[in-house]
Amino acid sequence: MSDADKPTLLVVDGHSLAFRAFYALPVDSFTTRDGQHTNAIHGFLSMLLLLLQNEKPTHLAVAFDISRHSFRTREYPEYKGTRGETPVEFKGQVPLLQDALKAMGVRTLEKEDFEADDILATLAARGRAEGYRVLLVSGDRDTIQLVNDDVTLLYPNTQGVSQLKRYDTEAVLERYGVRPEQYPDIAALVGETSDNLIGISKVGEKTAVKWLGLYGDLDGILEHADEIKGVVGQNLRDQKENAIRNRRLNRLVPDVELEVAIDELEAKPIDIEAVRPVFERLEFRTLFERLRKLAAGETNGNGNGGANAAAAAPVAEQAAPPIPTPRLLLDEELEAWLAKAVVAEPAGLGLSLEVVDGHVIGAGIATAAETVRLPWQAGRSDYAPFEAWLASDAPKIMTDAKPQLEALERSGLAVDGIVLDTLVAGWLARPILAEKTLADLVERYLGETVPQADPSQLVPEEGTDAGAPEYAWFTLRVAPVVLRALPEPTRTLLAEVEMPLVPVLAAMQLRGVAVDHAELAALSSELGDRAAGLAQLAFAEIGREVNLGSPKQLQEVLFDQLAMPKTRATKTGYTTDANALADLQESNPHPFLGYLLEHRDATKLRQIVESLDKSIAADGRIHTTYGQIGAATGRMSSNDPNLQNIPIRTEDGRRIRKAFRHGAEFTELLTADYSQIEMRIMAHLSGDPGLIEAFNAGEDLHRFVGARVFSVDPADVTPLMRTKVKAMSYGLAYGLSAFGLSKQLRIDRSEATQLMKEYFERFGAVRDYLRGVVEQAKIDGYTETIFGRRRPFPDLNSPNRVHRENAERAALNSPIQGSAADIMKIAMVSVERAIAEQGLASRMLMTVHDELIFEVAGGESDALEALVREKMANAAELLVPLEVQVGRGANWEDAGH
DNA sequence: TCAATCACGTA
DNA sequence: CGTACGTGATTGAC
Repeated sequence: MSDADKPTLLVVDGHSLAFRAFYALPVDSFTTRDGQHTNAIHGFLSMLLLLLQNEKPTHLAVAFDISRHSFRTREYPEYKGTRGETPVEFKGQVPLLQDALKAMGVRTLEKEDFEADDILATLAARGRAEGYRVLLVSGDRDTIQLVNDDVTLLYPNTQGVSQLKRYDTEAVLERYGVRPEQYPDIAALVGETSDNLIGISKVGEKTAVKWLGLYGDLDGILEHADEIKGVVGQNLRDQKENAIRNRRLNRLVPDVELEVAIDELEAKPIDIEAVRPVFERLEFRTLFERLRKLAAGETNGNGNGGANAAAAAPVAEQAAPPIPTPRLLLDEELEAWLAKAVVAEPAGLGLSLEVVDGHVIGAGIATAAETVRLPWQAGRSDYAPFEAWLASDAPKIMTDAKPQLEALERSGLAVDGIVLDTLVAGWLARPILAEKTLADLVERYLGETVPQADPSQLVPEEGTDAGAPEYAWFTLRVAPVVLRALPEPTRTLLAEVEMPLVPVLAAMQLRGVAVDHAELAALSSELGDRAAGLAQLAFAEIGREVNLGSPKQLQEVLFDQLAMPKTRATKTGYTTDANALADLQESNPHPFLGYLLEHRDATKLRQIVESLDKSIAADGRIHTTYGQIGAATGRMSSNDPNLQNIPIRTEDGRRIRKAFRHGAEFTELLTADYSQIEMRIMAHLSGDPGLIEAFNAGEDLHRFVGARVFSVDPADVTPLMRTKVKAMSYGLAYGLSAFGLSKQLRIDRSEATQLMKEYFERFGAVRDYLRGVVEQAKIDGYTETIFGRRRPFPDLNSPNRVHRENAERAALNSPIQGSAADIMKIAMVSVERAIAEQGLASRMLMTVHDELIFEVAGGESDALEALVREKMANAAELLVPLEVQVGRGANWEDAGH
């Protein structure tokens, strides 16, 4: 029987190959939209498909280790002891890989107390005896010993798992200079770092091979140990136990009891429909396609038959199309091109603006096949067709549209029809780890690279880096791929909320908010004086000057000099935060603590004032930048400067808000905020009858809840009872523990526990809901808001308790905070629209999570208030009403309430 | 110069 | 041992 006639048995060491793949492939590029890492699975399956294609095995199995423990670790506990903790990102992929293999009809094998390589050894021995040609795939060098005339080892090179080096007897001889069965002797002498097996000092491969040539095998070498001269000889005699132990451990077991016979491992035709759901869940589109073609090829070939039937060329990833060279078009040519292009791309053209100093100087427009570049200047007629297209509702696809929309507005260009912002879509698909640039998106979704100017090159070579046309082109191409990654409910959210919000936020940024410089300056210097005075008082108490802003120096003062009890530990010492200082003040009263606390307040406030003052633009207004993407829950953020953390709790803080004014052409500011929106959402999501009644009763929420919890009449709820219940209610949505509650309220643990117990007894549905959110998220891998916004939680099943519990609290909070964000975004879009429709001159300026701030034009106060109340209250239909509180005044403080 | 850490403001 | 952000000062490594 010639080799070619023999059936082929392929046996893969699953763990070692998957582990190689794990480190070979970037995890960022292989994560599902749920946050599940898949790089090891992808790499493994990709390699397996290549093997099936090229080797056409008739019999097939994948062997796994059950755990890190085997008879070897029992015998020698240090075995493989140098290997670090297996990363959880890898561990989680193994069961999924096994599922995928099962779906493909591939048999997986594992055996308690043995390693996968022992299974390989056993199958190799049996296969050989039964007349098979055996192919082993393993990343463990110990398997070299299994190679013989019938057994070939495929060993991954350092590049990864796609390239496998083929070791038959000759290749082993060539590479190691010994026959395969001698290899374990070499390994025993040299040692194997990755297995934590120490060999003989100063003995490397060269020496070991030489000795083997002289004495045949390890036993022979040891017998003649006395004849070996020099330091290595002495080392051998001193450390021969190492070599003997290593040899015992690296001998693979060729007769593991397995539950299968080899003929049961026969490769079955792949049932592609069984594989589909598994691969879809893993988001392996290309792999699925490869597998489908492979399966089809096998069927055509009718089993193992026709030599060429299954010899299909390896299916390469589709090559990236070349980037079109932009054309410069004007006037009629541009008009004609645009007319053709809008027909060619009914979903929209790619658009990217060239912006310098906040103004448009040019644009790039793309279809799938062509790109156009055009410079732009205000007041020139050449660009009329472009301006007409821009202002029309013809669909346009952009990446990071907001700043470009701002620039268009500044440049006096009207724009409409922005149907998709790929960056926003990418964020919805993956709200954590979101891609931050077009290049990131292209890399992830197309597997291509956007050409970048070499940053080390001062004058970039003309045409090497991507300009507006290229950005437009990549944007257009990446768009459908990103969209496909969006689950259905998020597509609606994108189309109806996030995309309409983009121009609204751009307009708000452009408008800015008027801030009184003189007032801020005065406040800053006053706070500066106060801080300086407090610092002197503090220094007097301790008899020296320290930097009160340095936690490190404060620790010396507090814990060394003043010998105060240690506070909560931080990474670098002990905390000196306000809470801890207040605790210290109670247990070890000292004037220094009071001065320090006051000093902190003053400097913190001054810092905020200073940064606001610096941010006032030439128009006397502060123009923040809203972050539409980036907050995992769906909230917006504000930066440069952050207008969402302006103080309000203290009197001094409120003075900052007084500096926020209406502009000269306006008469006042109007603020509108949702009252207790998160609690209302909790009532809605939990359907708790008590909580729903509380809101429908229209009574003070905390009084109502307090009456229930403490079993008294609402009229008899004391302020203390109300405070406790209020803290409890708010804490609920954050996963507050009895410990945290007791700390916050400064009450006993037992009292806090009791309070929580009473609370949940009265509002049981709330507890059930919160519990259910986490349970469901553990199953789904993500949470969902009322409007279908998803947030993945890969850590929910983490074996690390801290990570897991953090994830649990975040998961608990996410639907609540996220739904509130959804509602606010919906309200903003509809308020902005209504203001335009009613032709009001008043404008929306700011958003602070549950609050909107408007600048009111003369005579529009009542109309605006009515409009805002109506649109905000009707932004969502919940089981409880959405209540809106409105205030007006000359400044933000007076308009608040 | 840069990143990590701490602290702290808001919802 | 309460979620979500952004900012600034200090510190220590580079």
